[in-house]
Amino acid sequence: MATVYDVAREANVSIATVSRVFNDNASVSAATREKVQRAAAKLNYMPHAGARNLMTRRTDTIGVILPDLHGQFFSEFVKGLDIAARGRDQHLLLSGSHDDAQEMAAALAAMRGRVDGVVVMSPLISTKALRTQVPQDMPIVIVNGDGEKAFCPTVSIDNFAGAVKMTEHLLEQGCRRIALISGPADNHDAQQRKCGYADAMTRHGAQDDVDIVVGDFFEESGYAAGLDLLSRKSLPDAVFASNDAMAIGCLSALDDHGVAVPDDIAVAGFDDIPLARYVRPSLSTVGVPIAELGRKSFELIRAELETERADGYVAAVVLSPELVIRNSTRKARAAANAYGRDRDDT
Amino acid sequence: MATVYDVAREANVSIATVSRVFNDNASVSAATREKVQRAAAKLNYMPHAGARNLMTRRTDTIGVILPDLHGQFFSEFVKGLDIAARGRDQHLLLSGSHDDAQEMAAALAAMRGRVDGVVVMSPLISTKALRTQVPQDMPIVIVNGDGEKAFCPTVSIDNFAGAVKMTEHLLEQGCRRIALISGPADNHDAQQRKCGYADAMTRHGAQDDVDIVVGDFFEESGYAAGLDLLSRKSLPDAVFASNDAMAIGCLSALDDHGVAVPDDIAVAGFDDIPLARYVRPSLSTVGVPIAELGRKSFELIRAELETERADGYVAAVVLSPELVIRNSTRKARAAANAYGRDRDDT
DNA sequence: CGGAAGAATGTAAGCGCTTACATGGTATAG
DNA sequence: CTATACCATGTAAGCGCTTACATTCTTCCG
Repeated sequence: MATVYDVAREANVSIATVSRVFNDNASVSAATREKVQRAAAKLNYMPHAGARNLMTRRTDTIGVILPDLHGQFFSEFVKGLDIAARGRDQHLLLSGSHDDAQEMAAALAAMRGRVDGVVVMSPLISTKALRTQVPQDMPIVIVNGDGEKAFCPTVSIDNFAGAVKMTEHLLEQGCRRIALISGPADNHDAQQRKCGYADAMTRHGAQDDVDIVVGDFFEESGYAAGLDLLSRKSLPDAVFASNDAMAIGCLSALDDHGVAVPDDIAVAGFDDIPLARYVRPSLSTVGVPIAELGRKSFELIRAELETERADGYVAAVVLSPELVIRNSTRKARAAANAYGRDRDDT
Repeated sequence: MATVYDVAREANVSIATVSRVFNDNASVSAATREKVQRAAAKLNYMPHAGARNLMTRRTDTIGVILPDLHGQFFSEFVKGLDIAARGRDQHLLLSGSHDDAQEMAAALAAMRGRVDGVVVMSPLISTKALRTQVPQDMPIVIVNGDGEKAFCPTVSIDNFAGAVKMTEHLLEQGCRRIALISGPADNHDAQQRKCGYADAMTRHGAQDDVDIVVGDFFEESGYAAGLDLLSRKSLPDAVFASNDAMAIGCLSALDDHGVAVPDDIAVAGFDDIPLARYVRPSLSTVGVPIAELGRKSFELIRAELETERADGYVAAVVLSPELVIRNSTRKARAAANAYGRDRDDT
């Protein structure tokens, strides 16, 4: 592969001139510029980004460190990041499927010299632990952290508020006995959602009807939770699954046993994955702006890189989820338009 | 941030020794090794990958160039790649959402010096066009190309065979009038699936029942196609959607109009996205090993990098999809186990 | 017509590392 | 005790670029 030297020789100029042409900010006469460009084209020269990075001390790439996430979330998040990155001519260095703090630290270390900063999503590792493991001067943004005051910018979803909204919606529908299918105990999102549910129940005087079935965010556990509920003496009025995957699993269990949703029992999820509207009955859920989460993280990390942060101030963006009401919680089923598409109430 | 020089000074050794310790292949006495490690720890030193890359002429990262793909596919593919990459201590430089050849070329050029090789997925750009745009010495693997004999290794899905299998399955179920919801005309996968369908219909003497409704791979178009079919004088026996998203859209349209699947009409998809088993009725589809596609592309690109290729030989891996029969095509519905989960026939 | 100013280009240092080669020191054999 | 070998370490070049500074060549004014 050709280097600046080859191009310089071919064009009869110095390497500095070649470099100038390829960074078109310096003064180069039109004639030489042309000469260099022709030489470069002839030799099929393209700048070596790695070498350039070394001199300029920027890589124009952002590292992304992710836990082992399930389909939709991963996809949407990375997509949000990717689109934002491309808009600013930045690259994304991806490292996914980390499920413990040590692995993440290793991934982080390996990124030094490859990226300008990193976006770390870690529902498992604590913000504090992260601080000690990050190369000191590496800008970092935490996504969905543990909610503690962080040493760096954070962006997160207001899981608590989302869970409150959904619980209140179910109460408004006349449901009283609302069961929650929880997520993994070590997952912050899951815990916050649980708290939101418990809080709303309590505030509306339904604390005695709090009923929690343990799940793990996978469809299977939603199905199992559904079976659990079916085995009770009497079915609750509603089930609120901590994520859509489990809600869908639960829907399957109910359907398999001939229980009608929402007439016999209402079902709600959390996340609003694209297919939530396509299951039958279409699933009411809490819409989490995942792609937005990705976009926002990118913006924060770029801001971190480009501007000198006012001392002590760190951004903490909180994205609010919104209720998306579909058929699975519409107690007055007749009201649903039988011949139209689902209409989202968003 | 500390460099080798800082560590060398702190440990009272030369930079070469520091380097040796961090590449633990050379001979360094246990005592000095320890000394260096302590100094490095004290200064919180971590090697600058960029600088190392420059010398070693390898980046341990693979570029990934993707078109603008929809959720599940993107996610699964990148995940397959990512897991394979992490297993070999390699990184992934991602660049997605390219929808024309020029953009892809630019992305490719920007990767020179950042990656050791690239995996390009491009259902749009022709293999030939790609050849001229790739930096000459940049190893490349094409995923799901146009099927032409390529200048580089390729890995693809046998869409034709998959469509034949599903069409034959539907015929076996006693369906005769099978409609196809096609994908975008400029998409190779879509075209191959269409051909497989047409071929199977013809070989089984059903060529007169070939019936194609145009779709675009999005759920919406599946819904529209469903409405189109509903407006006919008589409903076909089956609908074969070129992907699951459209099949699910179609299912919604049929459900909205009270048409029973599979009793009134069978519905089949293609891809086997995770939620295919959770829609009701669960969707029969053609299982495409997407993560496997990612894994395989990674392996091919690494092989390309590590081994001298025998002259003229280029690998062309073709992954075979498999039928996944669920309830949406089971004409004898009673046979389905009413109380168990869906059982996949895989 | 001399010289200052400015535009265009060249020279060379250096980004943080690896590695071929040189050097010194110690053990082993003759 | 000297020669040989070998192990541990140091020296320095260089990966492909960018950029501060030096140099040359015009231009233009007094």
